[in-house]
Amino acid sequence: MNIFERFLSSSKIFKNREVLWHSYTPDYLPHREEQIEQLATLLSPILKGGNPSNIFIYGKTGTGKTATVRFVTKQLLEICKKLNLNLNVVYLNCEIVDTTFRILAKLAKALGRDIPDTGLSIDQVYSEILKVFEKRENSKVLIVLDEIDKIVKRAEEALYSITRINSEIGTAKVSIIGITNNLKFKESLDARILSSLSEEEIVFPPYNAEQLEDILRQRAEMAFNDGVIECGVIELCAAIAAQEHGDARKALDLLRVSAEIAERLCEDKVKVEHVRMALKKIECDRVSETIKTLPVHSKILLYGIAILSDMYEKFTTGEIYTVYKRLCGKVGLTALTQRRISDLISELDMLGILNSVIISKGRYGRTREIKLETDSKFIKSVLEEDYRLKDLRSYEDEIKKFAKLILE
DNA sequence: ATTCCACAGGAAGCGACGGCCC
DNA sequence: GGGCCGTCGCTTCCTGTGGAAT
Repeated sequence: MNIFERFLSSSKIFKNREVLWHSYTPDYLPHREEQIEQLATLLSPILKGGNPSNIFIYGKTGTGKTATVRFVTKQLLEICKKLNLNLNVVYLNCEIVDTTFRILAKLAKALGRDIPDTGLSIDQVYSEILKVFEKRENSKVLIVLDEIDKIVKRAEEALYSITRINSEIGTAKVSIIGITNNLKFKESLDARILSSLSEEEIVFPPYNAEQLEDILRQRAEMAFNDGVIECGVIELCAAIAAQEHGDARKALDLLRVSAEIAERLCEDKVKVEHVRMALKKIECDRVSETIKTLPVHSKILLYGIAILSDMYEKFTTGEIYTVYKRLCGKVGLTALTQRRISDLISELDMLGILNSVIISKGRYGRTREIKLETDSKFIKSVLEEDYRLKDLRSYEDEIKKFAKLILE
């Protein structure tokens, strides 16, 4: 038998797996009718040559914000084309495009200007943009700033610049759609920007378990062959995702990975147990993926944390720092300062690899109490894949003795 | 009520880097 | 090829702080 044949025959489960990717925008978004309607209404002035207000969109991850905006702007572009209106929609993900310069540069590029990645000053880029607007009298630009909370601190001036463009140009007009999953984001904004930015607001509530089930059913119908999903699978995926603040993305991932696991096990049905396996797998993949891409010093630091958590449940910044310094000596690297390590610990915390809480031990100071979130053996094994850290395993006992000495 | 530990975390600034400009 | 420019990772110096110990 040809070794590939089983792959051909094993597609008993999937009919079309693409519909489960999160980049896929379906033709119909269940339980978002209201938001689509609101957004369409707010944008409709464009059709008559008017100026839409700036719009602010709130909602946690996986509540369909991006999908809805993509869906509505796509339709808007289609109709503008028909009506011969000049509209540009610039979609920027602020996690990637995260500085004033990069935002303005992207904007200029989208308007057909050739802007180098570095070298120009912000002002130069800004005036390039203004030039484009002077030429194109009737064009409208819609800027979608996804995950706008990622840049607020570093690029408030970018938002300011954009809102300022309008006052400096004539008929052409820029509108902003800001998308954020940080509900507290508004408070941190400068009052001037806030007032011009959030003229209108749309809130995306999290999906509840039932709604998630609807979404999953809709996609499952397109993605799978009939009858391969056992009863309870969709319900479980929906329930798990509902617990995590109604994240549809998570629900879809869960369903997809469950099916992939079932497929790999050569089963012809997706079962509840596959969902449980998928849940574990997704978490492990996430952690190992983030660990692998960490810079060396973070890796060494994490290695130290893994060793310490074999011995103690929780420990402080200072304790880890001494262990970390020791480990640096072993691998022949100069240790970073404690200040930097403190930042690296925060980063690891935000990545969800460890858990840190600031506590006060009274007379004995104020520090962060650190706890590993994931299995230390798993973390160590991932870290040892790095050739620079391979040798650390052999020093483990020595480090443990050393740690014992300073911790007691 | 005061003291004082062991840090947190802000501010400033440095040097390297990549890449444009003329 | 020297002059800028923005960014990044990092250091140095600094002020701030919750609460047990005194």
